Amino acid sequence: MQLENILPSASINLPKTFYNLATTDSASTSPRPPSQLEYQDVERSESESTSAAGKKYLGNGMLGAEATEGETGRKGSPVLGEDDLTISRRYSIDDLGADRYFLSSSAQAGSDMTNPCSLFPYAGQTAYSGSSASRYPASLHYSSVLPPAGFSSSSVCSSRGQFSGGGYQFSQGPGCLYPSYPSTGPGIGSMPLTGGSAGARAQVYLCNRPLWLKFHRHQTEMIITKQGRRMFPFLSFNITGLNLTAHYNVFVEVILADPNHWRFQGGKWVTCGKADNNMQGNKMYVHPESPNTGAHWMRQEISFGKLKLTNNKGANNNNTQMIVLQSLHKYQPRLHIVEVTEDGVEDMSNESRTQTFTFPENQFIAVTAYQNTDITQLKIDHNPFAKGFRDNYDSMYTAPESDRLTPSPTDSPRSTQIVPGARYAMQPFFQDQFVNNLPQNRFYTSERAVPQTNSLLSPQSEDSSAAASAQRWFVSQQQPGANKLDLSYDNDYSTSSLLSYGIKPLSLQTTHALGYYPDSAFASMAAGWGSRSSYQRKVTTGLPWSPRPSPPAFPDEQLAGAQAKDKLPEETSVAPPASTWLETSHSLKSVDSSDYSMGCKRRRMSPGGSSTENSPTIKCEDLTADEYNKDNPKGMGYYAFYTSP
DNA sequence: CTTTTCACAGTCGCGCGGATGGGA
DNA sequence: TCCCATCCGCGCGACTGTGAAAAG
Repeated sequence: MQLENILPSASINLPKTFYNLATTDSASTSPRPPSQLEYQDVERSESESTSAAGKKYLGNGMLGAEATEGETGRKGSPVLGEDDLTISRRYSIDDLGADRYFLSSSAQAGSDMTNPCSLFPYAGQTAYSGSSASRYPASLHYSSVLPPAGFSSSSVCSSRGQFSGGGYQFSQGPGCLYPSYPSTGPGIGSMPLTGGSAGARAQVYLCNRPLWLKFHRHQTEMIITKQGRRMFPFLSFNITGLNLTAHYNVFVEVILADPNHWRFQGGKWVTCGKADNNMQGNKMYVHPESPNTGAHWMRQEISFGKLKLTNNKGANNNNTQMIVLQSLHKYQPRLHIVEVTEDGVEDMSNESRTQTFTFPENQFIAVTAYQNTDITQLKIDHNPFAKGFRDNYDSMYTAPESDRLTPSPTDSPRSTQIVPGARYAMQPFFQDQFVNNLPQNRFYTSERAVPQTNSLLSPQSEDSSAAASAQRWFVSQQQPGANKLDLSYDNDYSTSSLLSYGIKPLSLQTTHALGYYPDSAFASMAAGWGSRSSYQRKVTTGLPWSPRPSPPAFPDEQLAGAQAKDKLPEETSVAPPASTWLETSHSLKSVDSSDYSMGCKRRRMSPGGSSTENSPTIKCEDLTADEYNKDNPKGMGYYAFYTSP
């Protein structure tokens, strides 16, 4: 079971189909620099990245017409068009962030709310036309689960026959793919396997998608260094639909997302010339647990937290943990799942055992130094390793109980949901809630452009809203029965999952967890750090350890739950199985609603003119009260957030 | 001027060893 | 008394973004 036997030994081939599609799409995709904190542009940015991807996002026939429109309007046109008007109009909802896809008109909305990994077990693949790109809503709503990239529905079952014969194409060149959403694949997140898999379909769910989306809105940047830098957010997936006993290699490949060289100018990312396609170096990262059984992969979250990005070309051969990238190029990570023999050797006799999954929100620009200060702030806010750069970190986590129990819109929200003494233990668990309620003075006040008071959209009120949300979310855990969140307590899965991030003072199980990789999908979603660590050295309680629910159960559950909930109002559609992750949804809701406030806040000044200078204030204050209310739990109602627009 | 590199301070998990407590 | 498990503290090292200097 040596990794050398797996990669890069040319034992795995990428589908030729993929490349063909990629090339095609690259020609039709016009790069357009997203701007930060300009919500229309942000929207467009997302829609841009998802427009091409929309082809594979199209898991819902209802979105077909819109998809066509979107693609047409976007291609080659950086100018705001009709699309953008639409986008602008629905911004207040769209920008609600990761949860937006909960709003899907499909039956999945409800179930997805409950899932830590934004699961979308799309059953209906038939709507996956692949010919017309879904437009923004589709992609956002459905991108949590993507189909295997590069596989057309017709090629899925014979993909190997279309593979290039030379094994993995680690480097770019002919294998350089852009854009990254070439798929005209079949059902979202699923792909039929033939042969030994006997029709098994893998579904992959991006676990920390909300966090990815937050970064994606500002155009994610990833630092690359000589010694290698970890990604943040890192890639974390849940996989279902694998053959329990079959063996698989799981690995990530990072490919060029577009043919352009990028630079950060005037607070925006703009293209400048052609990308260097000839960059040599390793582009693959094999999950250290490869190969392993389908049961293993499905048992828990698959995290790539140790994946490192480097610009050191010399690191390609001797460091399999590093992926060599080029600065100022846009990249798209892809997940590959390859069925192999028990000893890790790919069965060359079967050509249909490679599945590829692409999540557009994982796209990023490699940089040697952060360009966009919004990204920097997001990293600081969310990355546990960057805690040292958070202002007033201590005060955030040690606020008096009175504060956390009685949040006031006029008070600093920072302490509203924090249990004293739980600073370290609880942090991964609630991190996202916290970071969205950071004290105002953690910002560079002198650079803030948005007034802190008076405005309906003032950071204060927004923070308070977020705090209120978070608080409610948090308190419910201590007060079962307070609201529907407690449903999770009736569920072993949720309990254990929650407890995996337990609060020491509450004598809950903790995930010390290799620390950096809290062991739970929940945590990774909440904090962006997830992994499969099983370190329980300091666990003192006897609660059963269950890092994940029984994998085979939740897709179906999810599906069933989703279908059932389809008939229910969002507000009351939380069925017990799905409610397992209700906390998560709420946390996400908080996160993403406060996302908006983050966008309105003035962060740090970008050297070349922060993106925030371009409009955030205007955007924020231009919003109507109604629009704001959509984002404000106190206005429209907390759960109304999930109702379809 | 832009991009890259490097040293730095800060956080925190990991691993080690010692202390402690319970049971044989 | 011995053994084992657990707890605790400490130091190391991994990791982060910062900011200045170097390189192109």
